[in-house]
Amino acid sequence: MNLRELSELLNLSQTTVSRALNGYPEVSESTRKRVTEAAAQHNYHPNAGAQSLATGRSMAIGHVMPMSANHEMVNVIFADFIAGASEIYGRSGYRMVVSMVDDKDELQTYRDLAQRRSVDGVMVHGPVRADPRIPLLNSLGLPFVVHGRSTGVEAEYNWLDVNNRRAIEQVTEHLISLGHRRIGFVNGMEHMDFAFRRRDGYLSALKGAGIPVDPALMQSAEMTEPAGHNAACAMLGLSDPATAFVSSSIVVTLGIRRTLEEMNLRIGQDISLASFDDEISALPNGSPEAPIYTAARSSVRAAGRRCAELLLGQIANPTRANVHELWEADLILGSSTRAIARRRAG
Amino acid sequence: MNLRELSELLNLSQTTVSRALNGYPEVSESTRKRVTEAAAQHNYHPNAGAQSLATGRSMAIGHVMPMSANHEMVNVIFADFIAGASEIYGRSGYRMVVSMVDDKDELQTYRDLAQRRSVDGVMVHGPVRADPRIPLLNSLGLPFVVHGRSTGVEAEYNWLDVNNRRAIEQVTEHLISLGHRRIGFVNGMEHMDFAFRRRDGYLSALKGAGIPVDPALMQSAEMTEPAGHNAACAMLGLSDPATAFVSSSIVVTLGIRRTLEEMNLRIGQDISLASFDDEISALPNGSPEAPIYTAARSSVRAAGRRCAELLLGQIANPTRANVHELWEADLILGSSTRAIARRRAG
DNA sequence: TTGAAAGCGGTACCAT
DNA sequence: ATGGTACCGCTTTCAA
Repeated sequence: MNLRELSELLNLSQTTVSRALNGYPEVSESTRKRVTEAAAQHNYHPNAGAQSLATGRSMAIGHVMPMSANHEMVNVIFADFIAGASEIYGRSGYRMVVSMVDDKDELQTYRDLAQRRSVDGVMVHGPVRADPRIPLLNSLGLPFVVHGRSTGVEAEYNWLDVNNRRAIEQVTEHLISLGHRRIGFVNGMEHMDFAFRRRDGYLSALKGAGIPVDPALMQSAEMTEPAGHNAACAMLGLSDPATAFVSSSIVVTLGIRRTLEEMNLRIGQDISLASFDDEISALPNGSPEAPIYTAARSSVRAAGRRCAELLLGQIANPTRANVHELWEADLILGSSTRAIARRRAG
Repeated sequence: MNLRELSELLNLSQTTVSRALNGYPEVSESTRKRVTEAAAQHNYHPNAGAQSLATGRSMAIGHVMPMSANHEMVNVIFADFIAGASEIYGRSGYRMVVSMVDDKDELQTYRDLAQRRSVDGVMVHGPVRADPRIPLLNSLGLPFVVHGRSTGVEAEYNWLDVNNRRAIEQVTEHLISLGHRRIGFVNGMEHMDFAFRRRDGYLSALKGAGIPVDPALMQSAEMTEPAGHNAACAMLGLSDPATAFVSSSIVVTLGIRRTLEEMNLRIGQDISLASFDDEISALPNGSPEAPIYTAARSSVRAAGRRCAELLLGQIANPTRANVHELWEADLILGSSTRAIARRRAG
């Protein structure tokens, strides 16, 4: 059933039927009622391609997820983010087009999306430092929102970011206040902007307390369970081992936890453990009343929702000034941190 | 730059340019070369809506993820599955349209996708028993592939499933062979078809060994870390506690692990632990050489790839007979299982 | 080998 | 309040 057939059925012009369906005010209520009822009855839905061709809008948002050949780990965070975003899209009649592309094809993917007009805007995931996507998207004139920021990009753009630097600084300071001075930092890949900023936060906290930096206590790797395990093994095997850890993700924290378990070290007793917590739905940090890990918490799903709102707003009003939102993470005190155990003379 | 502009630039008709770009044989090689070069130079990409309108094909696949209001946990498995699928789509020029919809809107979502012609086929995720989506999609005439199966649906359809029943039967039998008779089973929600089949496998293994079924050793819940933790707490608190666990997912297993840790029980020594392992990229089961958990393993990402291939094949050849693929999971022996510790008189 | 022109199914401007 | 009609950009049949 297409518009022509529906209009013939109703003895109305396509124009009127279209107007009735799209809520134009000049249609009489009785006509509108007839039309909407007939449309529902015959399960009429306008052809997406035709609509997009006629209006110039595709009613779709592109989410491009870079997936490099070397580390093709799929970010568990991505799933929760798009769940949040799609809540918003659904309400506004937008669809979500997801592309997972190899790093090297990524810029071309954006050009393609823009030129084909298959999306009205894009969400930029996982910004790196000096991210080339941002100037490209600006030059393409395609509305976009960055989840995160990109150090070294001078252009203006919409972004929503967690204050990663401050979040990690805060949990590190917390560990320091408990007497820890050998604090292992298990970070994500530091070409990623968020990880770069977190590193800054860690270093800043050490500096503020006059604690020397030990490269052996800093790891930068993919945010996986084995990465956490490896880092913890290495940092606990040092002659002057870590007494506490700052971890970049609950997934990584699980790996650290496994190491502690293997070494018969009790969390929150022998070793303190603080984490960043994105509130991944399958891996909650205990219950709201009783968090397990001391953590800097910020919901990635809420970020997905908000980024989607910002993007739809930008699309609806292209001349709007760019929006920047910096969210502060919440410091959650769990049972995984406590004053340093005096296992050695200090 | 659209087709008309490009053709004017080249002093050719739109027809010829279109043919050159789409690989029609009648175009002379010299013309084709001129055309493709100009297209690349001007970054020409055909308008998606126009193409879809003209051809009737949208070159997009719909992935509809049900997300009920009550349990809005986002399956971490979903991320890996779509990563696999999108590899295949990318190669064939297909895009992936992801909708996360409330359970109650789901059937309408499929009708909408079909009527609007915004996708050429859909992937069905998370089939439940007697899943109403299958007869609906058959009646809509929209090509689809089910990741899993649906007990109680009589219609024919394309599916790819892991032999969930056999997989869980096998790991349970393995625990039984090690002397365990109090085996806790931490399952997913049993209205889901895969969980229902796994339950069967568990029960079948017990029956085969003449072990009585104890409902207190069976839990069915969302596949989250806390669910694993709760189940393990309950089953270890019984007067005749579990000595081993069969878990439905690595995520759940992590929760069980936490319980054991809290109770100072050593994995693979005091308590045995076997799992289903979907090979989620952020949560690998140790390394290939040294798996941590004894598990029934089957890559969800590979399933995503294969389901995508099946779906594109169905779209390319709509009269093809339905395909059914039943994958056997691999039994992986890790260090988490061993012969029962004789802690009690038995 | 190339081109003209009729759709594809809507939307929106201009009339009435 | 309703209708006629010219697009939107591409594909494809038919003609040359």
